[in-house]
Amino acid sequence: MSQELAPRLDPRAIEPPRYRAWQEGGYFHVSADAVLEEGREPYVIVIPPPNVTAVLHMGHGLNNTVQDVLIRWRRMQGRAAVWVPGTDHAGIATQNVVERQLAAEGKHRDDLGREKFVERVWDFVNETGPVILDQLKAIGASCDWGRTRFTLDPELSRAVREVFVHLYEKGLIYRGEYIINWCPRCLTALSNEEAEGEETAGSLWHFRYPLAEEAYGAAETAYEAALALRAEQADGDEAEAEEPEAEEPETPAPIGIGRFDDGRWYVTVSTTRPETMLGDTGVAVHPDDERYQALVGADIELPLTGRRIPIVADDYVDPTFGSGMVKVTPAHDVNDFEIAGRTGLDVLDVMNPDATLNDAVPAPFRGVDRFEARKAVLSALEKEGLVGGREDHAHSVPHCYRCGTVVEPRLSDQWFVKMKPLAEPALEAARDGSITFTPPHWKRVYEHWMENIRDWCISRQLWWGHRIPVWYCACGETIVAREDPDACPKCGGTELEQDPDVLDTWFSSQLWPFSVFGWPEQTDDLKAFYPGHAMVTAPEILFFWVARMVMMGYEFHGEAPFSQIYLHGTVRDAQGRKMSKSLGNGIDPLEVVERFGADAMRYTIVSQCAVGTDISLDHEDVEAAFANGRNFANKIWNAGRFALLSLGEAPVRPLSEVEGDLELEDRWILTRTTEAGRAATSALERFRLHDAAEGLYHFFWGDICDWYLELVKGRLGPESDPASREAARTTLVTVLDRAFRLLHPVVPFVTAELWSRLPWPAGESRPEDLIVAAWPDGADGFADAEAGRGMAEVQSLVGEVRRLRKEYGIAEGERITVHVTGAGAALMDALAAQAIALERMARVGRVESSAGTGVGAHAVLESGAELFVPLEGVIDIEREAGRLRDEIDRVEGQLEGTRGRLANEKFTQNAPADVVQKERDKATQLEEQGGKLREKLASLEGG
RNA sequence: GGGCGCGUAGCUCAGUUGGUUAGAGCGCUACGUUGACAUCGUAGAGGUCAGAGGUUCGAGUCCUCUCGCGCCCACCA
Repeated sequence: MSQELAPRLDPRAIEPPRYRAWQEGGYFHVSADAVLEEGREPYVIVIPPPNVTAVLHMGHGLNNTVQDVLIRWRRMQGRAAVWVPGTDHAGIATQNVVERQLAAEGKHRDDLGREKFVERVWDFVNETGPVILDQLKAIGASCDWGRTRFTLDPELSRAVREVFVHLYEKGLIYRGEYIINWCPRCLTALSNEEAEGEETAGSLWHFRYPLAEEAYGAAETAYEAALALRAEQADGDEAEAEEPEAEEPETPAPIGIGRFDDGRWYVTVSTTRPETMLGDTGVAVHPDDERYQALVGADIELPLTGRRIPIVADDYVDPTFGSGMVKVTPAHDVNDFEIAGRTGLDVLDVMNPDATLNDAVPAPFRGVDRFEARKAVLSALEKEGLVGGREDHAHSVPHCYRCGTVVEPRLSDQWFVKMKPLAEPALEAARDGSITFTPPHWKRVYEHWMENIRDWCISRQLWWGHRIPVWYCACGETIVAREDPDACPKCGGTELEQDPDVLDTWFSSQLWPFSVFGWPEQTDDLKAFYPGHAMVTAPEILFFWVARMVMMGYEFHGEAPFSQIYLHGTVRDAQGRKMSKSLGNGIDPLEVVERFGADAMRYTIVSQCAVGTDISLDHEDVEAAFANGRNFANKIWNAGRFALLSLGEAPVRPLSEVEGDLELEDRWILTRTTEAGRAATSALERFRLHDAAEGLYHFFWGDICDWYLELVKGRLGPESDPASREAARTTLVTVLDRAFRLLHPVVPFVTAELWSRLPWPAGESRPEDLIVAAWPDGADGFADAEAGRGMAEVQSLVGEVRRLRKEYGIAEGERITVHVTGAGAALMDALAAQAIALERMARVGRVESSAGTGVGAHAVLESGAELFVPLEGVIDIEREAGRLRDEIDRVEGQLEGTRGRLANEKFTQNAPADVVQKERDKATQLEEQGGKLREKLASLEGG
């Protein structure tokens, strides 16, 4: 080749131009015609759209590398492979970012007003939105960029409207007052999924609520009942205690009724949120609880409020927890709200949207922050002697998934999606295998969620997002419409007010697999590319996104939006912590690309990407973390460079013309190439990217570089036999062509660069670019099992000679003579043909086919061939004898195990025939090997 | 409280339906620069597969328990 290739791969020199060439060549784009007109089979992946505000991190690096490997592989298979890119408007996250910007300017969104604020967000998004997609280009992502979508694009917004109205008309979207998760910082409702429980060490306080005076009689009755129950239980416990294995008696059921020193009666209730007592409208007991039946219907004088609240009976109450009496705060607890619904208790909202207490509470607590109120209520109750105790209590406290603030359950008027009917087909899809999960255990997680699905609160009190398509007329009419209405259909009034809320961000992203193709229009793209195939994402958004996409797929298309769900792991640091901005333990993929190249990053990631496991990368030593990938890319580069230089400019002949001249190593490496193609294909089909990458790594480095290139070096020069030379050149070109194709999905740049310079067999058509070269799946490749056995002999001989050389410290430069006997003719021929290679690889100067005499090192190969290396004066006979004895011990140890198995009838009868046969062959081989070793030892000791 | 997963070499992890002598990368040791590559080559050290019991002719692999770690779900106040 006339063009100089640097001895080191410089990714910065080859990657950007290569990527540009692909883009300009239009290789990432596939039109609907390819499917609809040309009949090509589609393969579709839609990207999990990153937030517009996001900056590329290693998680994106992993996610998108995986998708790109799959897309490139399928593209090479000839599929109409489309990877649709885009971004998500990310309602809360984006609004928060812009609000922070405003705050830095000393402003609040109210200062701007809705319209101006949204404009401002658009400005921000237009500026930063494309950044992350551009960053994806640096890692080699072969997205169909012309199809880039944003969840707030007009077309996608139309899809949102269509879905909302459809579901509303079907009765699956409704509005109502329910307890929702309220974030007092973001000032919006959240879905259940957006409120993340966090285990917290809190307190459980016990309060004494005074009973109303007219209930004292009932209290006495109840108290007696409770005492009687306790006595009964004590008897029971004693009876049990007589049994030898009886465990410690349980603590007796507590009595939640008591008297103050002044004789007034009270009941005990417990809470982790004392401030909510101001909103209590009742106390509940279990209807079958013998202790408290007499009290049902009695009144309590709720402290601090002057209100009287009743004691009610409800099944929800667990009699074994605490006192068995529960304070009921219907406006601030889901369960309490339900109790109120069943028992008719009042619902008293005591908290404002910003989580300060409102006018419904007594003066001293009004307008107070909820956590301040907690302290105030506690101290007030303590002052009145109403706090019966406190204990440590670990429990899960929900936090806002965007800002981390403790979420407040609060009664609120919101829009919901009724999920049960939507979940049914999506659940069935997992059960009947219409959708598959990799790794498979996620199927159960998905099913569990679907089986226990709850309605989805979709309205958000934000300004950034899809406005809810609902209008209210002064006449009381509610209009839900696909198009903005001009007038009220009922009264004709034009004073319509649109619902101020926007939709949960996930409401639009759940439509992504079809909204990106223009739905609800019946576009050609939709016909060609929907449904898609693989969904590649992280398990964190299985419920947020994946599950909902499946539901929408069934609701609007009657089938799943993709058939395979591949959930990859999380990127972690060396300590196993998830990489995150706040921990500062992240690695910037762009820095990795800049320093080591996209290929290095991709290989490092993919080779670690075993199914079901996380990926760990040391952020404190980025160089070490990516060394493997960098070294491999460089190895490919240098092997290619050497081959190109050795091949020269002369035309290469097609394989069919040189087949008769192929040598052992040619036939072997061609066979290995076929096998490598098969293995890689099988691995990729099962999402075993790690297996594919590692298999190809060892094929390229181990087989091609360490063996084939070394063996073939001597044949490529001008002084070698022309027929052998041409066979070698053709083989080398063929093998590298296939190897570059196989490696291309994982390391696209270095392979494409080298491939483009590869000479091509005369008369054979050449694909225009590696990116669209046919995938060599190995189905019809070269196969010669005999060559494999022959090469194994050569390799074991070289290995043995190398070991002996090291063992006896023979200088690197010193050539030795090797005597080989008892080997097959094929090996001897190969050895004769490989004199130059043997010289280079093991410093073998000469191979003699005689036993050899005198002092030297002895060895027996697995194949039974005997090796003798004359080393007069170099080796110590005692030491050599010791080495042989060790060797004999090793062989006999193995032989013993093998014989033991063969002597066992149960083994020979039960084990598969091939396993038994292998064992027999092994025994024969070991016996032969051992015999020869003993002979050698005897002759050594005798001589 | 329920469910799931993990524990294999100094480190990070592979190990498909149980079947010869358990692998890789990085790290480590020794030697090696006559032209593909020192981001390299050759050789080597290093593992009672967390522990105990069980099933089996045979267990890293299947079952039970224990210990240690992690994740998800959940309305015990």
